[in-house]
Formats: sequence, C-alpha cells, structure tokens
Amino acid sequence: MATDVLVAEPGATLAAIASAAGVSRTTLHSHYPTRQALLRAVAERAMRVCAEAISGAAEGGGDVLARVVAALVPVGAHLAFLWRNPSFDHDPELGARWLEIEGELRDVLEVAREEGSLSADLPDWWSVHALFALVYVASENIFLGRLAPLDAPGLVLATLTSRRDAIPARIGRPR
Amino acid sequence: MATDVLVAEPGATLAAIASAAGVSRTTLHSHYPTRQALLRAVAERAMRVCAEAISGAAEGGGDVLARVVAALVPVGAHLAFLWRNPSFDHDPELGARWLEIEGELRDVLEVAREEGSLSADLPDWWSVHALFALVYVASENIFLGRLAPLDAPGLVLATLTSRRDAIPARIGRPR
DNA sequence: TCGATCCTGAACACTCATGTTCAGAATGCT
DNA sequence: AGCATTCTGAACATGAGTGTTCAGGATCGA
Repeated sequence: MATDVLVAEPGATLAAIASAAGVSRTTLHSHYPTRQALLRAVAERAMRVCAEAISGAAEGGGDVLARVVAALVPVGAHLAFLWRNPSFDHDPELGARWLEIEGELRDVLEVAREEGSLSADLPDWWSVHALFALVYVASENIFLGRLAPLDAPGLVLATLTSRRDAIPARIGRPR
Repeated sequence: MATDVLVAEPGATLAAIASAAGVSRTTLHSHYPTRQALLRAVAERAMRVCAEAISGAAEGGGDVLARVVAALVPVGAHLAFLWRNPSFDHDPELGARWLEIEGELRDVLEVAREEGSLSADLPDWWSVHALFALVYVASENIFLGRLAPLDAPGLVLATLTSRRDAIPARIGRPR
C-alpha cells in the first residue's frame, strides 16, 4: 500500500511507490496524474479511514473510550502518514477535513466524560490531541515489535485515564 | 534557525534554508558540504539539546518529573524535527544516540517513580515514549497559539500522572 | 591602510524525479 | 476468436535541486 511506503519515507520516489504497490510507474500515473494528486488521495483515504474508525466506535453503549482507542490503534499507519506530512498543515481543504475529524473524536470523548470513563478536568481539545499522540506512539511500537497489538489499547487507556485496570497483565510492572 | 524551517518543511530547499538562516547558499555549502551533512548536524544538535534538557533536569532533588517536562517543552521544535524525520530511523549512529537519550529519560522517570510522582504500573519504555509524545503535542499547540507556554508542562504532567493539581487553573474545565 | 578572513552573487554542469507519449503485451469479457 | 480495457516497458523532454567554482565585496583586527 502506498500509505506504508509514504509513512516510512515521505519523500519516496514515484517509482518506489509504484513498485511497492506492484504496478508500473506508468499505471500509477494513469490513476494519479501528478504526485500531489497521489498524496492528496492517500491523505483523503487516511482521513476517511480514521473518521470511520471513530464514528464506528461511537455507536453502541458502554465504554466508548475503550472502543474508540481500540478502533484507532489498527489505523495507526494512516495516522502516522497524516501526522508526519507537514504539507497538509498548509492545505486548507485537508486541514478543514481534519478539524472535522477532531470534532468527531471530541464528541466521542464528551460522551466518555459523561460515562465517567474520562476525567473532565482536562480541556477537550487537549484530550483529543493526547489520544491521537498516544495511539500513534502505540502503533509505532507495535510496528517496531515492542508492543503486542492487543495490549496497545490498554496502555493508551491507562495513560489517558489512570484506570489501572486497563493495563494489560502481560505488561504491568508488578515486581 | 535551520531546525525551524526543516520542521515546517522537511524537504525544504537548501536555498530556502540558507535564506531563512540569513546566509547565502554558498556560505551554507561552505559550512555543510552536502545536504546530508546539514541534516546530520541539525539532528545531532537537536539530540544534544534534548539530552542537555534531560540531564539538566535530573540534577537537584524534588519533583524531577515536573522539571524534566518543563525542560523539554521549550525544545519541542527539536523533538519535532527528530520525530518527523524518518530518515533517521535508518541511520544506525543517530539511532543509537537516540536510544541513549531515551535511556537517560528512562533513568529520570525511574527516580520519579521512586519519588512517587509517577505511577509504577506502566512499563518504563512506554512512559518514556508517552512523555515525548505529550511534550511534542504540547509544543505543537503552543506553536499554534492554542496553549500558553507556561501552562504546557502542567497539562503534560496531569495527563501523565493523573495529578489533578498539576492542571493550570486557567485551563481547567470546572464549569 | 593593509591584509586576512569570511561572505556573496552569479554562473555552470550534473543528477534525478517528474510527467508524457506510445507501441505492444496481458487480461478479461462475449 | 475477436474485442475492449488495462497494464507495461521504454524512451524522451523538462524542471528543479545540488554541488562546485570564482571573482569581487564586506568586515575586522593589526
């Protein structure tokens, strides 16, 4: 997938991206006329994936916070792509789309606060950013093999909420 | 400073970097013969700055955790440069240096655990990464004007330790 | 004032990613 | 088999960034 290559190397050649995607550079160009178009498409897809993860987790009752974290961890690569690509900071359209997504997550966190699973002491925007950052860190460590995918949501949750019961037993430091 | 330009735009032209630094491209080349040399130098400086912030905070008794967070927030731009530059992930020398820095922070956090200011439930490596990530988020929001520099350490601390007393009064959500 | 040092703008060659075109191969559908 | 669609490899032009050189200007101390 183009996302993976671009996460590892944002300046990757179109030739490299094409070969990683298993197609020729010519074919790549037929789909995305220009490099910018490709980056845009990847970014839009990444945002869609993230948005779906969030809205999917928003449905249903009970521990929303746990669900949204668990849903975001697997899409960490997309998060990383968006996050590590400063070019999008200056693109108004993508920037607006991202603000929407932050808004959706903020709504979810608001519900989590009402549920009592998230402290209401911190500013909502901060909780949103902290969650994204922690999810990113978790998925990075999964990628590096330091963290088991199933343990990741627990770590993020425990950090974000101080719920010690969320810490995966495999990982705790009881000593 | 070259760091600032490269944080905002990792693929920035040497001409752009030079003009941002207030020198001619020729002069830049005389200092750093090649682009790679420049990036290396910036990375090494960034790491040195971070390392000094950490070791500086390690000295002295009392709330080490608060000191190290407060010391790292101002160097967030350097953190951002290192973090957003995947090319360093593959450079063995710089990678080793970064592991050293993580180790230094880990030692500091170990002291914080003994002090009782940091929960001992989470794995040490996770605390290290979470701290870096939260500091980065804080400094990004400072840059964007959403967060007052003096409030940042409190937010990071509160998130990392659930110490509600660390939350800046200006920022809390008492309602 | 002289000399040393550093900086500067301009010019140049060179490499490399990009974007385009096209004829032919591969694939799939009827 | 015939046809349409898609993919492919190769070639090419172009532009941009890079690295180099050099003659001249600026700065500063002796």
